[in-house]
Amino acid sequence: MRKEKNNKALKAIYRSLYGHYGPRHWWPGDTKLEIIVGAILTQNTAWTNVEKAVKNLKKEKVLTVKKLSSISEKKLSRLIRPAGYYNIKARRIKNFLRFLNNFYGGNIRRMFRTRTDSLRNELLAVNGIGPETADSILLYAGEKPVFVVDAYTKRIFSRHGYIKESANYDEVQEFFLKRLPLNAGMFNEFHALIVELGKKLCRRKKPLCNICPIRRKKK
DNA sequence: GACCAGGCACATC
DNA sequence: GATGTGCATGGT
Repeated sequence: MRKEKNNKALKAIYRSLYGHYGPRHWWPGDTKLEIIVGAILTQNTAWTNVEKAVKNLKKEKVLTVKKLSSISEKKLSRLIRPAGYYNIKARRIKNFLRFLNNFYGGNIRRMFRTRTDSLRNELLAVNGIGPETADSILLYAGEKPVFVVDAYTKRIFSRHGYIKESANYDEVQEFFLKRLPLNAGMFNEFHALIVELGKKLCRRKKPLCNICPIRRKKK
């Protein structure tokens, strides 16, 4: 009963957000590689900063698997500097490229021919790719029906009482997967709409914003 | 100046 | 297994 109620509520939330904001046309990026690189660059970082970094990569004409693989990590980190955490992100992009070259001959389309659950595990084994980055890659670059969970998803849906505040990534993802049809196009929009809502109305980590209905913790 | 951003790995207890 | 910390630029 409870689940059925949540099921309807989730779909209503999706329809409402879609009706209000319209299609988000995600992921912003011209190629699959750009989407993957963007997914790493945006880790805990504002997208406007990622755009600056991607612009640098395009300007240097290095946004190809071959070029990115051949330039030095130091040069890469210099180009992506505006995205923050540039040393660690350069290493993470290089880690992904080594994985792609070693296992799939540097061919992204070939990589996405692997079964989604297997590929997800392979991506998670790459140092620097965690669950959100892996799922973003699968959904937005691979067009696989994978639900992406992010900080906004947890914040919004826990404050509205749908999930526990302490829920981990897999638990939140399961909440949505159990209640929504497996549809890559809808997952794409839903995540993008949640981010849109979060950026506009649920930006503060603390204290709770005025519109969040959730009860504060009792002291 | 404080806070936040489309996380993740690693150390420590 | 939970909790804390480093990574860093740029916008509000």
